Amino acid sequence: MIDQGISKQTLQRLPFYLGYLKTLDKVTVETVSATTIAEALNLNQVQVRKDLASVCSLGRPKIGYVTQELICEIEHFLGYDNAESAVIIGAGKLGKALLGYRGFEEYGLNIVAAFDADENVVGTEENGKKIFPMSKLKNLCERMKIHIGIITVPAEYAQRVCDSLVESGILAIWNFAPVHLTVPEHILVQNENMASSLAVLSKHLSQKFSEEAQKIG
Amino acid sequence: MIDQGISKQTLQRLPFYLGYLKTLDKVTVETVSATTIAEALNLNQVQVRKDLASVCSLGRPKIGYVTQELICEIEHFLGYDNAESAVIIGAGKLGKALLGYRGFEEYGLNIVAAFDADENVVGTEENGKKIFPMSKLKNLCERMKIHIGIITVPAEYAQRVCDSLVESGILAIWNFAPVHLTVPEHILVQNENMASSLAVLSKHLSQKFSEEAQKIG
DNA sequence: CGTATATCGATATATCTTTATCGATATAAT
DNA sequence: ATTATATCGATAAAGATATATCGATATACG
Ligand SMILES: NC(=O)c1ccc[n+]([C@@H]2O[C@H](COP(=O)([O-])OP(=O)(O)OC[C@H]3O[C@@H](n4cnc5c(N)ncnc54)[C@H](O)[C@@H]3O)[C@@H](O)[C@H]2O)c1
Ligand SMILES: NC(=O)c1ccc[n+]([C@@H]2O[C@H](COP(=O)([O-])OP(=O)(O)OC[C@H]3O[C@@H](n4cnc5c(N)ncnc54)[C@H](O)[C@@H]3O)[C@@H](O)[C@H]2O)c1
Repeated sequence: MIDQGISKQTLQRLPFYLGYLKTLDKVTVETVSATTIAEALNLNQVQVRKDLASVCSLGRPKIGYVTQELICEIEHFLGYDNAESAVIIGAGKLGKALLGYRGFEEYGLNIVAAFDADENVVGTEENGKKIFPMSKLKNLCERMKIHIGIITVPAEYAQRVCDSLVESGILAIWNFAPVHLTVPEHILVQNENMASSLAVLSKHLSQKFSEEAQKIG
Repeated sequence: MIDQGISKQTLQRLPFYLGYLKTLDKVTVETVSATTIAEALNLNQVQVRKDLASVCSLGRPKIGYVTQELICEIEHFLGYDNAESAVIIGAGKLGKALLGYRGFEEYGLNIVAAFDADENVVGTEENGKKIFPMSKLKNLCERMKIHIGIITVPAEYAQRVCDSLVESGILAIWNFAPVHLTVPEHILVQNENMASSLAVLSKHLSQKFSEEAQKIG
């Protein structure tokens, strides 16, 4: 593998490249240049070249990269060809939406089951995936060698659930609850914090409006 | 306002500070230091101080910040006291989960309605919020002065929907579809790209495993 | 064949972000 | 009153990320 020390920003851009490449007609667009990708995604062309360099074999001057090869290499780098299994904790509105989403399989994530504390939810299914009681969590994770846990319980229970996941041998946590989770050093928490996204949106608007006001006033 | 040129990273951390501050008992914890916050959220204390400096009035040596004041100032800075209205396009699994989520009100976001192309969905409600046909989008956005659009349609329709939103006077877009959207310069797109999050999780795991393998082999 | 051009990779520069250091100050303890 | 300590803000240093520049190279075309 060529990885070793790829930057987080680069890593997060790779799925965008992949998405774009997949929209191309593989028959007519046999090769693609960093310039083209950069223009389509509104990025700097040098950045695209650097990002690709950390993932793929060589591009050729005047030609660019072979589209199909590039797709394969990015997919391989991101582990899409080697799916990881995950469990969801909290089969509420959001948890069920995630459980029912087919897209994750394409990204190398296989959600195998959900767990919930609510007896009324336990025993039901969503998208063919069973919802188990919390008491079964540890056993199932260990037995199925599951390393990713997805937290979609209310914020006040998230730390407790997080601890159970760590206890069950989970190594990476995808946290949708709007709280900071405290974990041992070797565990990774990736927050999908919507409040952070909202902060960006809302600041953009308030700045826009204060600019307007200044122009007028 | 003290804003003007706050970094995106800082902006995204503010909700974390706020969340932490709100867990504190306002009676017993009248003041709080950057050191304490940093420890609780696993951040560098200088970073916390710098972040707070761009939002709030002075902290006092040996004392820290007045908890209640800090909460108010961050909330004000993030515009939580001055809610923005938004619409959702695509009332599918994810769209409905977002529609049904109460938490957004707390973050100064008021989702007023959803729109969908599917006749079977149009006319129904979710959490007391109506789902309208796409034909009503422009009129409603203009009439209600809505500036935020949330995209939860399948990826292949996202660009088209995005164009309609821009056409309807939207200034900021929160995009949940896994594609890059092309917009005029003055419009902000904030991607909630789950594939990017997954890339980070998955790389963490594969690195972990290759380290293990190296130790053993 | 020679020249123009698109594109690459590498290296250098600029910008943004985080972390470290230091003097100042408010409180508490001696 | 003096000293110790927690904390602040400001500034400096380090680290990460993005952008600009430049020589090299593969193709196309005259
Ligand atoms: N719904 C959304 O659109 C949305 C958006 C952003 C963030 N979130 C966050 O995602 C989380 C879930 O939101 P939701 O709207 O799905 O809530 P929800 O109330 O619909 O679902 C929560 C589920 O978690 C279960 N649960 C509660 N405590 C548990 C525990 N200790 N162990 C196991 N299961 C437990 C409940 O039984 C319920 O089924 C919340 O933290 C919320 O802030 C949700
Ligand atoms: N469900 C998830 O958990 C999840 C997770 C990550 C990303 N996403 C992304 O969010 C988006 C929605 O996912 P979903 O699972 O809710 O899908 P879904 O199929 O359940 O819902 C999509 C909705 O959009 C509507 N729609 C389709 N084309 C439209 C158009 N042109 N104009 C207006 N409405 C239109 C459909 O009628 C449907 O109601 C997708 O892009 C998906 O990739 C979903």
